[in-house]
Amino acid sequence: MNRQEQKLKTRQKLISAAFALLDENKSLSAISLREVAREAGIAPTSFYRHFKDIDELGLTLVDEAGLALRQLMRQARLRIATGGGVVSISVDTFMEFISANSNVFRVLLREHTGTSAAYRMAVLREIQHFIDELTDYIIEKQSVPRYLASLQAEAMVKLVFSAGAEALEVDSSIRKKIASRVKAQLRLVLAGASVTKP
Amino acid sequence: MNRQEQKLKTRQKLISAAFALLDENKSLSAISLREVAREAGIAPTSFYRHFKDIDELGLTLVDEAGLALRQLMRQARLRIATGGGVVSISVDTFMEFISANSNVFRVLLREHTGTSAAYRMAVLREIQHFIDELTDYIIEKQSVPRYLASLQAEAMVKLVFSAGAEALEVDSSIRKKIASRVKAQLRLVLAGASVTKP
DNA sequence: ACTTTCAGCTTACAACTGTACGCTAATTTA
DNA sequence: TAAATTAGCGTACAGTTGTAAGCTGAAAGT
Repeated sequence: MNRQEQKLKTRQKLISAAFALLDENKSLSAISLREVAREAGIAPTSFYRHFKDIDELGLTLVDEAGLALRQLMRQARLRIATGGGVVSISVDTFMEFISANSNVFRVLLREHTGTSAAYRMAVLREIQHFIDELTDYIIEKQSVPRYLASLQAEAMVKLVFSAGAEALEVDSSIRKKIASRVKAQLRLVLAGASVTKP
Repeated sequence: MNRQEQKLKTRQKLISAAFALLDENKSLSAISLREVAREAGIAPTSFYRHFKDIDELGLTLVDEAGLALRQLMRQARLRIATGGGVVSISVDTFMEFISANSNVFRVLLREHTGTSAAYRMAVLREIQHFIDELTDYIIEKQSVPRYLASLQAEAMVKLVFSAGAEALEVDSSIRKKIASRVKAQLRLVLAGASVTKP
């Protein structure tokens, strides 16, 4: 095996180790360099061969989580094309993501209101992407002025994220209820916007 | 001075010390017992004369924060009685609270998605109070079925809290923009509900 | 007046943290 | 083949943490 390849592999081990440690009782700022190294099976001091800081690792995790989320959106759009309500498909896709990648979503959720300004801003950027793409989608579908579309989009994304937060630590039957509740709320926003339109 | 009084005073010093430490870079689970004791001006081990744990202090803080929030709501209701839009008055009151008591709101915001299940549940209880009271208010004003009222109430509270989170770390001119934005979003929800009603 | 209670203190310890330093063995380069 | 680079390791250290043990002096109870 190449030296580069080996290094990249270890780096990936560190990233996975960090995600694995981010269960329901740990946040990025609460995991220690030593813990991550232990979980990854390397010496604490070797950590520095890959990241300058543990914060640098943290930002990497946020980026990866944001990336995963954007891929999710593409997937949702594909499913919408195959038919089914936009709201319903989107929320379902989102909830599936949360079930399958709890720790990834948890990073975004937790660091969104966490103690590190750098992490908070990184998460905000990711959420803003989300809002922007939804805004464009709404403009295309509804042909409303941009300000109204972005107002809706922001409200909807916030509602979905809040619902995601709730859904994170509950079992799938409650999760379903949360999903159908947030769908109803999104439709409230949509209905409100269509009344406001003229 | 009484012995009881003195003890209560020290207890209060601990609570204030903890709130003071909870600035923008610290969360409840990130402050140490020793830090709090230091800030309060007592020996670390004396802490135990007042709280079993640092978690017990934490729960106390969440309770106090929730209490402050409920008092806020009463204040908002009084102001509504004197005239002015319900949405506008409520949001303004909320934003004033955030400005004046950042650290109090920060506790709720941060621990809502924090690493301690106990804190999370404590915050959820407080938010649920908020939602319940708003639900009753909506039923009274709109005479809609309860499920629709609570759906609205939940959406509105979530939007307001999200806006509060954004508003926490910005200056007052941006805060005003955030306020007017969330007002518009709340009106979207209200309009949507009034269309859905029949 | 005598005893009990107890808030707050000092000292102490083991566990953990981040990270500086230098070594090794293997890969890469020349 | 010889030299240079480097991923990973072991050791070491100073700093912080929670908390156990026992002391003190003043307040409260008798």
